[in-house]
Amino acid sequence: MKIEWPEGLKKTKQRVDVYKILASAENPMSAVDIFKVVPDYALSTIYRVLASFEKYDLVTKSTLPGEDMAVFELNKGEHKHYALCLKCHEYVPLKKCPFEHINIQTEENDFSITSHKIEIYGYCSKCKEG
Amino acid sequence: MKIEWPEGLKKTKQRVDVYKILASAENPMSAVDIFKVVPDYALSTIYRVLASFEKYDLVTKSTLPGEDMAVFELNKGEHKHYALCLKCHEYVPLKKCPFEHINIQTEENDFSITSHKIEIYGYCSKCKEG
DNA sequence: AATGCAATTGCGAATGATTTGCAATTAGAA
DNA sequence: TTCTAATTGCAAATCATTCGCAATTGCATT
Repeated sequence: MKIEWPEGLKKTKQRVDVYKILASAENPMSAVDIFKVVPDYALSTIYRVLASFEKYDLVTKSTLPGEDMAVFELNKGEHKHYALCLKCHEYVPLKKCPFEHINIQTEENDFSITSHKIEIYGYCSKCKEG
Repeated sequence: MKIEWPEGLKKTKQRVDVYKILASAENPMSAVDIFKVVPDYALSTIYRVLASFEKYDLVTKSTLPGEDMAVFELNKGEHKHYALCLKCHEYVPLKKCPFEHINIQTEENDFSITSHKIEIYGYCSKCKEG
């Protein structure tokens, strides 16, 4: 596994492990999810590791509606959005960012957009049937 | 002020007052914001009133990123999105829903979208200059 | 207008995620 | 190897939100 380690971010066993866990995760994970994989590390350390990753722009933190636990995922260049199934809570990735070719306009005409977050809810194929 | 009161939702002083506060609010408000306007009501009551409004689809609850406090706004037919200024935390409404004319596609082809939430960050005109 | 009862409120205590203080440990430069 | 600042672990603190329970209230019915 190739790791892009940011300049200035001290390498510790816990940081490297959390990085690897996120790197091999299919979906965004919460601090508690990560803690379950490495229960020997203090939960507060996991939070601090994630905060340091955020500062170095290594991860993106988001809070899904309904849930009140923040989830994190590694930034891999392009950004990614998910749809969340309201029943099984599975994340279904979007094919592409729906904003790719749109121009978002605020009522106030000169708002500079630096980033966006999209949360989409509904039912995945499996749960739709049930 | 004309109030559309949902059938079956019991009218209490606290519910009517919270309704009025939300109706005259310019921006989404948190439970604590509302509590500050009517500090004689128990904070837990505010939460319960808002929960009952949500159940009757009278309000929309959303959690803005960065903030970890949920905010509520009255549903007035069409839905509304906001851009959040990262500096002054002012909400700037979008002219229209950016998804109005787009088709969102998930990788899995048959995900049924029931709702969406958009969070947009950046800097408002005032803060951009500073 | 008085009665009855389920729904609502207020209070304070519980929860659950996240943060913080502090002493002990460790990474990495010198 | 030595030194120092950054990081960790632990337990206690926060903060938004929820919950239990007894007291109160809305409102439908006498």
